[in-house]
Amino acid sequence: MSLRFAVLGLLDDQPSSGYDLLQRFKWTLANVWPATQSQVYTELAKLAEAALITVSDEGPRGRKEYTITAAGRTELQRWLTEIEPKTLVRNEMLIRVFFLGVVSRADAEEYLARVRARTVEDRADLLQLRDNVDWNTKDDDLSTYGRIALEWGLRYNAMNQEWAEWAITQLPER
Amino acid sequence: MSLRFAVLGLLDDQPSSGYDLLQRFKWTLANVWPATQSQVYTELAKLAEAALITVSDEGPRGRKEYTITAAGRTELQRWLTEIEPKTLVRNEMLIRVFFLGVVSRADAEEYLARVRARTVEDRADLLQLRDNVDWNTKDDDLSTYGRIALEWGLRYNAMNQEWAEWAITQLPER
DNA sequence: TCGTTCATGTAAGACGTTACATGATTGT
DNA sequence: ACAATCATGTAACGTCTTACATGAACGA
Repeated sequence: MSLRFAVLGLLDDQPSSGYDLLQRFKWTLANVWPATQSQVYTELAKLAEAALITVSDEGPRGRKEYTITAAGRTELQRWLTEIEPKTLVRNEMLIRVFFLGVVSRADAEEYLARVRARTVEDRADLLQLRDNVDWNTKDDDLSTYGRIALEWGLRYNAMNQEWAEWAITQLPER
Repeated sequence: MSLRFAVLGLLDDQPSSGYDLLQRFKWTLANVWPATQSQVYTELAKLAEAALITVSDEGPRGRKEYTITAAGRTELQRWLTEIEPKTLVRNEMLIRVFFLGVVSRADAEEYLARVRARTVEDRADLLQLRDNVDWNTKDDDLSTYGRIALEWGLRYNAMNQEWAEWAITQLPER
């Protein structure tokens, strides 16, 4: 359901084709709500069907540019203010932690070390994103709130790194 | 796919019926990998079919107790050491942040305040979990690693709370 | 002319949610 | 007797992933 609003939100910022949206996803929402090419095109068709967006332009190679409608913007606002976000966390990294007792201590430690290494890499990616995007010249809402979301990512990674380091110290002797 | 291993991991710790597993899920994995009743029973059937678990006992009301097999334990270890966990984060709370520009400043602030309030509640739940479970008398692996995972949850909530408070200070005047 | 990028769409299958459906056993 | 708990299973539907399929336009 969130993908629907992610698409709607990006279109509210600026009319785009499916192809455009996929590029924009990469730089903005990929770390928060990944979506495949297949999904985006299917969602666009459904949104158009529901009249929350319309084809506003057609270009070469069958390109279709979509624009959000008034009904679409209303829906987007309703989603933001009235629909309580589910807090559910599905964490593939953390679920493995529960069962580290079934492997050797060495393997458990290696696992946590890899987790730590990953957070360092992810953090580097986010920092690069922060430095590559020219936030100053863009003072639109998406940039403002994108920066706030990016800060969440940086803090999340820092937290994970610290936790992984601490967790290694907590491993039982066995 | 992870649910499969969550079930396997719990059965490795101790033979259980589907009903038992659902109770145990509530106290352990619910915050990391939620599962419904429907899903658990379906997964048990599939795991038994694949001979990774077997029915080790039958009780009243059609109760079936499952036990992990040697093949099952091997699979579990393989998953832990060889399968790289996907780092993908799907975050319903954070995706909304990107689009807070489409609602009023007051609504945006209210949204972030609610996020903050939620983290406080969630943290309280985790603290209660920590205090209700008697970790000292249980020195098995699941308890050890469960404690480490719980610490992640506490840090995660603390981080979210601090971030939400900071985010409110970053809202544009408009 | 040839490789890359642009551009859209469909299909099969896995996973997850919600709802439906049923009934035995236990404790008060 | 009656409510709560124990206990299992299926079906429909929605979402997500992976793969397949196709081709136009652009730039070197």
